[in-house]
Amino acid sequence: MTLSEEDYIKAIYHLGKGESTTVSTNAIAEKMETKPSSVTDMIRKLSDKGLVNYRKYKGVSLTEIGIKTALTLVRKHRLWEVFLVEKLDFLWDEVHDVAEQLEHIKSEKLIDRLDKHLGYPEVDPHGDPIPSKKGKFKKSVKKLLNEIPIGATGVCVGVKDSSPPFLKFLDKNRIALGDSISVLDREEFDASLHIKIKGNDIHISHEIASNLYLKITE
Amino acid sequence: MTLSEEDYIKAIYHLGKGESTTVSTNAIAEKMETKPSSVTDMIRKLSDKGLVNYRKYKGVSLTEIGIKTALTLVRKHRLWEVFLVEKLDFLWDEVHDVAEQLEHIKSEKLIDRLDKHLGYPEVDPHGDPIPSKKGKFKKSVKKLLNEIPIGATGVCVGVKDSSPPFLKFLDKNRIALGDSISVLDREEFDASLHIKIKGNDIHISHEIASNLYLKITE
DNA sequence: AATATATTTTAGACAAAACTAAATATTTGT
DNA sequence: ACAAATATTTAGTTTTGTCTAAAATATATT
Repeated sequence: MTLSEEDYIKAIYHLGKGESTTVSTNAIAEKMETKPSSVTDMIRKLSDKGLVNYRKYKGVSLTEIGIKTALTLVRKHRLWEVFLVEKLDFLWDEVHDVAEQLEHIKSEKLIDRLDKHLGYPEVDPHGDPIPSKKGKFKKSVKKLLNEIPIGATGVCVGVKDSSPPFLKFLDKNRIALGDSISVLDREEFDASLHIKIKGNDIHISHEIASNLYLKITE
Repeated sequence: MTLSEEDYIKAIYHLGKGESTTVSTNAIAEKMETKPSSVTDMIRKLSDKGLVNYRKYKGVSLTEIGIKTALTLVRKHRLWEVFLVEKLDFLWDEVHDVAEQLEHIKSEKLIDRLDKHLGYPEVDPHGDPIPSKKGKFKKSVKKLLNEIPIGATGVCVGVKDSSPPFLKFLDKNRIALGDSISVLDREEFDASLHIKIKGNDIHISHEIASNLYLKITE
């Protein structure tokens, strides 16, 4: 597999949302920042190699082998992201480009050892699940903090309200994107929440909780 | 810089033993496992970019910038080797191919952080020196263990006598290639040595010491 | 010094991955 | 249902890095 082939497989995988959905030539071209004609050429090659199903003018989908290949790439990408954040103190939003390069390194042993070194993590710094060596992984969904069951844990991935006062509040309480948050308890009285974040237990209102998106794996 | 260009620069650097020595087209071709005509083409390109000095039929040498580039690559390669051995428990002789891939990853921050994570190592698992960010490094030389001054430390890189009895002795005393050895003391009486290896102090004869090669940086 | 041998370069081709422009399918709007 | 708009493919180039075969230069030998 060449570097370019791998990039196409990953693009098709993400556009198809992980399933073997049919994806259009134009969509791939846009994602890859290339021209549709280049996509057609590459699709042909991938089809010849048995990685995608292709019928002219009808779009592409990944084959079993194609999905397997994509999952391996996603696994590598996300493990490297964990490494960069946990071991090299990168910030969660600085890792993508480097991981994009590292995911192409070819060595099964390297990835196995890296996985072990990191303690077999299940999610990456963005809260997305890391496929196991065999390609298994839990699906993750984005939910508002106030909709999450007691006991669950997720990664903070966004805000609904992005007004300065709200962002200021988050800053003051040391809540940042990429942080892991667990729901400890919910007050019956006002639906306010007790959460654990970076080792601290804090208490936040329902109003706050309903403006914070978390990604949780279930 | 493309992947291929980087490989050529490194090959020229190693063939020229690190100095800006003139290197022949054929030598490069052999090292790169390619044809001399391909080398000529690439040399042209590198010359246009100001990385090498080139006169037709007279061979190539690295320019200042070329040496700088080579040193950065060597630095990256050796830091990754340390990572693989120290953090991922690779054996010293398993790391080359993977490091060969990793050295091409482009991110200054990555290398700086990796360097820090590893505790700013000065030598790689083969005892070769790691250039600093600015390209400075100590030269390393291969010497027999019995020729090394008291107090010095080196990495075991080879044997002079490779007969089964000698190898058996090494095995029994847990001395292996890649091990770091320090000379603690030398007995005046028989020139036997007290050495430290993997935390243990052991005593070996002059005969043994004169058949073990170490690489030391000075 | 002249020739034989070895090394290096040139010229012309090829495969991979991209592009542009033109041709062909498909989908949409009325 | 049919024309217009959109999407996709084809055909023909380009660039990068490689190759082979032939030509040019350098080195070695007598």
